[in-house]
Amino acid sequence: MDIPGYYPQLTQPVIQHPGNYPEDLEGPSTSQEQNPEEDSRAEYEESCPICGDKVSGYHYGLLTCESCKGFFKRSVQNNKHYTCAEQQSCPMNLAQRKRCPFCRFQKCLAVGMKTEAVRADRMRGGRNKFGPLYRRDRQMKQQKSNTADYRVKNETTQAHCSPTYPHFSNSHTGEPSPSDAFQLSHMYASGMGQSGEHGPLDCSVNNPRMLSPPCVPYPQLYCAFPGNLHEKGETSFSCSPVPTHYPVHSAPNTSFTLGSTLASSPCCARGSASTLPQALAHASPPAAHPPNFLNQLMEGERDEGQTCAKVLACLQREQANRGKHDRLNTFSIMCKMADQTLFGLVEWARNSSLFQELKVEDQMVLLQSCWSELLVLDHLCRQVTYGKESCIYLVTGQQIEVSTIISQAGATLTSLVSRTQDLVSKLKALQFDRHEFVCLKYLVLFNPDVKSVHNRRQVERTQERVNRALMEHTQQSHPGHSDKFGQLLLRLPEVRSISLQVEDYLYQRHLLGDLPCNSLLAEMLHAKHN
DNA sequence: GGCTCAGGGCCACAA
DNA sequence: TTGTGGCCCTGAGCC
Repeated sequence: MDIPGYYPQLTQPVIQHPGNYPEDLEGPSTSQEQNPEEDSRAEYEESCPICGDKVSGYHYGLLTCESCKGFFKRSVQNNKHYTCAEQQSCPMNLAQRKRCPFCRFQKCLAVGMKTEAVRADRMRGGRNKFGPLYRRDRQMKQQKSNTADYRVKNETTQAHCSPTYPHFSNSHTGEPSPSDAFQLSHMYASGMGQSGEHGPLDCSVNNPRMLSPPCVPYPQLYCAFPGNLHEKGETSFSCSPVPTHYPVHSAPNTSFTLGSTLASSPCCARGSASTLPQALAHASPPAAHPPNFLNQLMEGERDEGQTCAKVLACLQREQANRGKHDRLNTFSIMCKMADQTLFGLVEWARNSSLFQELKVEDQMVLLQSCWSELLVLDHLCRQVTYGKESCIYLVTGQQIEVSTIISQAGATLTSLVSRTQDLVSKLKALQFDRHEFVCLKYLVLFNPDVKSVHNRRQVERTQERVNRALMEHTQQSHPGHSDKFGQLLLRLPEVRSISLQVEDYLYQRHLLGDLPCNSLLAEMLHAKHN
């Protein structure tokens, strides 16, 4: 079946591989399953993603402590409605978890606890419907463990092709792994990406071949995938050039490490004219008199036209280097798109003066903590701004019918697409604008709950300032909608939840070897899973 | 049929 | 009085 167009960078491509891929992620466990005793011991040594207390087992969808289990159960069963006396960003740890039930419950939802796992009938005992999910989670941990072992064994002999896997920090605890110090110092000592030279761990594709100008005319693509989406690797990437309105830029730096990306000097050109940014400028109703701080936040906004052009150029270059008989498959194209989008988001953060005030170590842990949420927000904003009803608007400027995707997607992708589209509908109903989008991005980025952040106070202050700016903006731009501010904040747990599902899915595909190893995306996934 | 383990209930304790 | 959290019970699913 021919599918005209790409799939969005967040909801991964609709590729079914019957018999080859566990598209149904809740399928039976494999023989690789760990010894249950060892497994339990290992996972119970983890800390609770909500408060950092000792984990007691899987509760309502993920490993949590007994206390958060009880808290979540009572909250759902008693239909509690909490309020936060502060800025809805209270720190959550063992000592302070009792202080703000609102933020605690929000965090429970944000990390993925499922309200639907609390039984309405209150029946005791038995297994819940998430059993397969827990099994999958264990399987992933086991596979991850195997992958790590394999890497260690092969590090000395395969340095030339080892992917960039800096072992940054645990996604939940935020604690640096033992190898962090080495990895960080190594990455930052390696010229920080400025010269294009990379350390041994930097599996960059920033080589002369890749930096050459595309050998074909630069198109605004209307790409088609004539391959059968159900066949792994057979879906091809072909492009039909059509007149472009986008300016042609020099090849983007595609050095795929967060360290080098963060540390290299700002290079993001701003404000060039194109049709897309102009549309963007008109897409959001300007606030009557937006506060200066909000203007400051808006200054760092990326040029959508450039982002689009970079992604297209990257895809074009990649394909040009491959030749006719070695075309990118759909999933690879999606990964490239997501990777380039992510690269742009890192650049956006790095160019932010507020972000630059933080130490590079803090910048890294913050980005590692929220990269997938930023991707989701980026996707949502694009849908709200450009997306038509029942269509998904891609970063390349194309649209694809949701029904086309769902008709071929597995359970996970269908869930991701429908959850994302639901959220888009809610945001459209709220008349979500560009200023609010930028504020949400900053709120997600400046997360003081990320544990290994050194300058927590500064992160908190920035988050509070952004929070105020968002509140003032919503009051000014929508004076008749007094609850808009709260409604927007209430969307963040869902963004978080979707982003975790995206990460899970990507990691599954990564373990299967589908994800290009020399990508920022793979690096981020590994940083979280290590 | 026994075992596992995740959800529910109980209750001492704290605020 | 209400919320917390540790401990134990229950019972569906699995082997």
